[in-house]
Amino acid sequence: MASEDPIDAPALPPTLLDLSTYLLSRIGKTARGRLAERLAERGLRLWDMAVLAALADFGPQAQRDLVRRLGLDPSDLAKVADQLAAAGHVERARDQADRRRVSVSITAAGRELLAELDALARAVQDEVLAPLDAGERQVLQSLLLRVHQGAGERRSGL
Amino acid sequence: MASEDPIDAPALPPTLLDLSTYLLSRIGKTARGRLAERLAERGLRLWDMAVLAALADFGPQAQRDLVRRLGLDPSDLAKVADQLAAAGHVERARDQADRRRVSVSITAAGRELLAELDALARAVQDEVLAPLDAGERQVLQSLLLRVHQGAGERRSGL
DNA sequence: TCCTATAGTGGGTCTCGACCCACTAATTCT
DNA sequence: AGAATTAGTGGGTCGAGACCCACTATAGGA
Repeated sequence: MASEDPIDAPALPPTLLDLSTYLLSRIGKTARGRLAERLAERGLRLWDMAVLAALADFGPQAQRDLVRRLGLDPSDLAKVADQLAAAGHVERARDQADRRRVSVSITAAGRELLAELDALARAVQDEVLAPLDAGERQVLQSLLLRVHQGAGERRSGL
Repeated sequence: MASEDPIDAPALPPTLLDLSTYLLSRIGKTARGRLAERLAERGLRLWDMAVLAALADFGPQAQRDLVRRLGLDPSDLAKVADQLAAAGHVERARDQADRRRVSVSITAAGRELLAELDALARAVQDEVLAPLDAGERQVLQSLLLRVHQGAGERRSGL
């Protein structure tokens, strides 16, 4: 055969494109993937960023609280905290009031890192949302935020 | 300790909530998860639905074309097609023009199934987008569609 | 003091999706 | 005819993420 070039019609079925569910899932995956990719270049995962953000936003906390807040497995958090501590991005100290607890706090280096990661995430965002102008992005952001808050979150999240 | 009840502040870090990237990824995962969950109850996966939709929307095609259109691995498509054929939702026939090809077409039963799955997906959508009214959902859908189309899709998708 | 519950940790397992390789059958080019 | 190419298939691997269990240390109540 010779002339079957015009294949580049990766057009997806309208039946699917018409479902916000589908678009959300697909775009979400892209966003997640690209962000994870960038983080991986630095040897980090999404959870590392989430933990840093939680510490920066809410101050030092016991791992217990991070677990509840972020919805990840205690055992997994221990590992994340380990890595972050080893790299000097967080510090762990026994809580003097209740010595079972380990209070985790972000370090200056951790804050710096977080700032970089945030910038990185925004770069990814610019890529993904390229087709939208500033105003539209704003609208999207607020719609997503409402969806997120309203939704009865189920189980663990990213 | 006694009064630490008001834990239910699973409030996520604003630093993250402020990133559309993050919300997209998180909500997308929820949407995907719930849809997959429902499909699983019927022994189906997302790809099954995608294949059915492609066949319904674009008519009978060689597996080769489905592979290109949907961006999944040829080997994986073979398995999906197998299952769908076994269940009577699609039919496979050697293409008489080029007998290497297997032309896949959707059956009446397949169309019925697809209609059900579509309804199911919309039900999930209602759950996920609960906080938004009809107009807002419309806006969201069109923004997502533009993001999807504009985005230089990378690699395989869901 | 003994008993139960909680915080953290280490070391796994299980499932899924993406991917890859080897192989057959059919086709096309030379 | 012979060589090179393409469609489809079967049988895998690999990595990521969520999850689970057993165990230690500490705390609080009876």
